[in-house]
Amino acid sequence: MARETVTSEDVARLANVSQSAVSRTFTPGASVSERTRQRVLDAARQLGYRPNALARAMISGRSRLIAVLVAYLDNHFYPQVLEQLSRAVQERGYQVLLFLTDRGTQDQMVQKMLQYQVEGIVMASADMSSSLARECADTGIPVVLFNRYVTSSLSSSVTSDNVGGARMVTDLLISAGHRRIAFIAGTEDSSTNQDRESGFLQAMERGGLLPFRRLVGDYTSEGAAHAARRLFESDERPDAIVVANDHMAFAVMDVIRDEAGLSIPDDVSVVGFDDVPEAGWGGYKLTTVRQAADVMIEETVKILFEQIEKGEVERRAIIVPASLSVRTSARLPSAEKLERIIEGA
Amino acid sequence: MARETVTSEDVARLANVSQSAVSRTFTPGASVSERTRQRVLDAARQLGYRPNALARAMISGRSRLIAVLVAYLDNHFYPQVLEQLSRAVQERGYQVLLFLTDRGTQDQMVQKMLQYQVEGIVMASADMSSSLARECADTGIPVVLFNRYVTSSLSSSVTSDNVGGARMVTDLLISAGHRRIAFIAGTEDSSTNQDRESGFLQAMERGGLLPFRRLVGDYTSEGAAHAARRLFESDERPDAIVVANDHMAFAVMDVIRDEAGLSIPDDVSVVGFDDVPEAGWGGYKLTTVRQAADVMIEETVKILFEQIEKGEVERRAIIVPASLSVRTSARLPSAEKLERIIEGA
DNA sequence: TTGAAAGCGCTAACAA
DNA sequence: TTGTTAGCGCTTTCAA
Repeated sequence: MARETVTSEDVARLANVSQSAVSRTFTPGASVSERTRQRVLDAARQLGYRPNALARAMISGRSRLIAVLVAYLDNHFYPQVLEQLSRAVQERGYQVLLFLTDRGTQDQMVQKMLQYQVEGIVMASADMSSSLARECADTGIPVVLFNRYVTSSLSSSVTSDNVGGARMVTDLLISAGHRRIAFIAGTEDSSTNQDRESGFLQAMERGGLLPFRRLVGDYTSEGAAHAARRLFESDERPDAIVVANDHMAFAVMDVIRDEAGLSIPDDVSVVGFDDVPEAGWGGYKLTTVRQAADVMIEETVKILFEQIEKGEVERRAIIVPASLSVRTSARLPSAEKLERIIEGA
Repeated sequence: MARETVTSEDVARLANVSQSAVSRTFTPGASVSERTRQRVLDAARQLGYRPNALARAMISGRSRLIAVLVAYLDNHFYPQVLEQLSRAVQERGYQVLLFLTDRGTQDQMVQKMLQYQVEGIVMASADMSSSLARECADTGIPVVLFNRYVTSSLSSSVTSDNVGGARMVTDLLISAGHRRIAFIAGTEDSSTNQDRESGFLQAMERGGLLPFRRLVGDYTSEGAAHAARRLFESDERPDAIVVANDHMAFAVMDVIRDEAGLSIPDDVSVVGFDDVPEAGWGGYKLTTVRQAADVMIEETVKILFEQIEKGEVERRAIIVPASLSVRTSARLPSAEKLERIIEGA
């Protein structure tokens, strides 16, 4: 057990320079002569010196930490987001401090984030109390609600056009001649669900249709499977189902095919929301609304770093356009109609 | 922009106690009278005081940070691991500092981890140079290679019984009467792949069979799909395929059904490795070797925290038993034979 | 139990 | 360009 901590002072001594010279050598853009630089670097290498990021963070007030809070990782949309976000953040010399939350503990987690002096916060599908949002704003820490928004909040938000996307995919179903269209909702109090549902309802109304039925799946596989079972327990069956996200749609498709013994899309059409990788897999070929995760992340990172740099927090609400990923889980309208729907986005 | 940083000194002043009293109040197990405690807590609440975790980490030498490095999150085994690991770590008052690596940048990432003074490192499907491993050991930082091992390394490792698992699932195929069994490998230099492949080969040899064919899928969907296409381009077809992980197996199944127009398991049996959630989905129902992710994580966390507490790093290599998740993607042997295979694990 | 004092390893004025 | 100096906010002896 050596446990010998090599400090900048040790390096300075060996290199025969001041401790600040060492610091400067490791601070990009600081003024050091090439000669000193080399001497320091040599000494550092010899001793195996590694700057202490915590000490640096403390004094400079820049931790280079971005907190990311996610509620769960089993809906594959989030791992994808986490991966891309993490890479983007790393590219700028920052690191992700990860927080996995359970419902209700979000505020505690945010407290923890603040203790770690993170410079920015991303809340993926979760939100914080308005008092905490205020505290973050006061402290100058930008907060981005990812895939969710709260109108009253001080936090910025990045979402995709959930209303428009849902309208589009519902239009697709209606144009293809479906008349008994059911909706399986996600978590009812989430903004994504509310927007997707209202887009669905708008399209239905415009099409002169009433929702065939509406059930709640709470964004879980089990909830969705349960909802699907109820939908098919009587003979009064829907001819299409709009499911509030892909993760639930897969479970719904499983129930339809394996339990109800029906065929997709011949007997029932199913559409989802998100366009997670599995939606393209052969086992599902799900027609769904594509959320441009890459664009959403780009926007998130932009908000974060602009505000970190400027040192001022300001609320922004970005809505990224959604598009349609048309596959084979839903009966399609004629080519012209389809085109019109996609264009009308 | 308030940016007012409330320090323990501010709290001390308001509470009319010394700054150390404030520190003690927020240090579990420190000796403070109930009266002082309350005064401090009150003052802290009034001022919105939040201990600075970085300052605490610096002085105490305990960052309460665990670095987790993952290469990618699209194989669903890893998000699952990340979620569980993160929760386990949080339960102990630690936080995960996330690193997403590209091949070859691992050592750089480890340097960064060390700069952040993390107390432990988990490398999921990646490894570090032996010199760095030595450095970590010298610094007293436990390193766990998760789902991979390097015999020569100083790092601990937690894997499942890849050899045994592969043998089991191959036995299953052989007992069911398959004779032309192909193998689609993952990343060739990974220990998981090597072990799974050698388990496969052992079972084949014991069964008096030669591998029908062996291709490399590199643990990616694209690689696996490509391998599967080559496997079915001629009429000399396999009657079963052992795929080195589930993620690839799904792609293989897609090619078999959608491109080759064959039926699973009637024309070809397919088995995988990992038992990710999608393996149980209706679209695949993949018979696969189950890696007990929960146990693996338990062991990982145990190694980490035992060594953090003891302050001494010592190499441990844990192999967690694997089991079979039998579904319908592979033709089955008779019930007794099946039982014998499962028992023989 | 409490407070004073000495740093943890570093950055950032400031003067030279 | 360089070194000196003064902290960042906290924990942890040490004495009282």
